[in-house]
Amino acid sequence: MSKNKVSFAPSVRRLPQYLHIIRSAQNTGDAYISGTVIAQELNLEPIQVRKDLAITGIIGKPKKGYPVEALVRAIEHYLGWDMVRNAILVGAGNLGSALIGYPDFERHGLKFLAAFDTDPQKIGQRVHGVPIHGMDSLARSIEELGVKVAVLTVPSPMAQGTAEILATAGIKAIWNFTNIKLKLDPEVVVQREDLSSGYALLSVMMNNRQMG
Amino acid sequence: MSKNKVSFAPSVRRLPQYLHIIRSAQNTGDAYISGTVIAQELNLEPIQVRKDLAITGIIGKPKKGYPVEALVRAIEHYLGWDMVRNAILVGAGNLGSALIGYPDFERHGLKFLAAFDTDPQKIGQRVHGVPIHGMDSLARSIEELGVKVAVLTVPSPMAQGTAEILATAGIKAIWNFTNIKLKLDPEVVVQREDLSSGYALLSVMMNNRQMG
DNA sequence: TAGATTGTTAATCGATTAACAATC
DNA sequence: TAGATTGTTAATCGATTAACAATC
Repeated sequence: MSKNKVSFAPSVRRLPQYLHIIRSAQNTGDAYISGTVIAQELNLEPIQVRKDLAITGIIGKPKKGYPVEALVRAIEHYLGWDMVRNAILVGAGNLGSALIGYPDFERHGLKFLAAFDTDPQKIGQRVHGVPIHGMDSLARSIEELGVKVAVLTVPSPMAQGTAEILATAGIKAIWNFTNIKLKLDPEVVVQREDLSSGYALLSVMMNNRQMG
Repeated sequence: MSKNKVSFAPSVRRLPQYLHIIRSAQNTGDAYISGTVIAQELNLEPIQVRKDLAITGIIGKPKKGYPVEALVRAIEHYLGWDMVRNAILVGAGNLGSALIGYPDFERHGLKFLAAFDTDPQKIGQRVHGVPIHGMDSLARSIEELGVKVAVLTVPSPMAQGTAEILATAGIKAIWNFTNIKLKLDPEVVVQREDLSSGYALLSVMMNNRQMG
C-alpha cells in the first residue's frame, strides 16, 4: 500500500468507472490493462488513473499495465464490494423501486432484506422480490433483522422524521436520496445523493451555450 | 456581478441547497437571511456561503444579510431556473418515472413533452401525464417538437446507441443516468449522474467505521 | 451607537498534473 | 534491446478558509 497522501472522495468516486472498463477488458480476456487505456476510455489523464488505482494497493507492471483479475479484486476489496451488506429500503416509490432493482448494487454486495412504505396498496406486495411492509413495523424490523444500512427514498417532508426512527432503531448508514440535509447523531454515516445539484450543473452548462 | 475568480462546479452544486433553505425562510415571511444562518443549516462555513452566493450577483446588507425575495430570484436566474426548457425522457422505467414526476424539476423549468420506451405495454400509456411513444418515433419526434434536452434512463447496453440517435436528431444536452461514459460530439453537453460513485463513497465510509 | 455581517484580498489546503528515474 | 508504462517526488492549479476593513 502506497504511503503517499492520496486524494480521497474524488478518487473513490472514480473507482467504479474504472471497474466498469476493467470488467469489459476482463470479458475480452485481456490479462493486463494499462492506466493509459483506462484514461483514454474515460477522457482522463493517465497519471490520474495511476494515482487513483494506487489507493487500492494494486501493483502494476511497467510496459504491461495492471493485471486485470488482481485489479478487479483490489478495487472491489478496497470498496468493500466483495462482502454482503444487508440493507432496507424506506419508501417504495418509483425511485426506490429503481434502486432495489438496479443489478449493479446487488452485484456489489448490497442486499435488500425488506422495503417499507406508507401506502396500504403496496404493503404485502413485493418489489423485485423484496417484501414491502408498513412503516409502523420499521423500528421493530430493523432490530429483528439486525440491519445497519438504509436507503431513504421517502417524500422530503417525511425525511427527517423517518431518519430519526432509523437512527434510533440502530441504522448506522443512510443513503439519502431526499433533498433534505438530515440532522442526526454524527456516528450515523450519511451519503446524500442530490439530483438537484446535477440539474443545476446541467442548467448552467446550457446557459453557457446559450441554450433556451 | 463580482469580478473575482470564483469556484465553479462545487459552488453551482451547492446553490440548490441554499435555495431550499432560503425558500423556507421566504415561507416564514423573513425579509432577510444571513449567510451565517444558511451555513449553520447546512453545516458549512459562512464564508463559503457568501462566496457562492456572490456568483449570482446578489448584494447583501451588512448586519442584516441578503434580501430573501431578491436572493431567490438571483439564484433561479443564475441557474436559468426561471425559464421553461422543453425536454424528453428516454427510457420510461422506474427511474425515468421517478424523474418525470419529481416536482422540483418541473418547478424549475424542466418540462417533459414526451417519453419514449421499447416496451409495447407502455407505448400509448402516460407517466405523470406525459405520453409514452415507441423508440422508433424518437428521431422524428425530436425534430417535430424542436426539443433540445433529453433525460437518458435506458438500460446501459442501449445508452451509447440511443445517445447517438438523440445527438443526430438535434438534442444538445443530455442528462445521463446510465453508467456509460457517452462518446459524442463535444458540442453536446452531457451531465452524468453516477449512482455507483455515491455508493462507492458510502461503502468506503462504512469500511472506515468498521461496518460489515 | 455597537456589533453582526458583508465583500475583498491574502493564505492555506487539497487535488491534479508534470517530470522523470526505474523497469519489464 | 528499445520503449511504453509504472510509481514517486515536485510543481501547479483551483477551491476553501482566514483576516479584516467597510457598513448598515
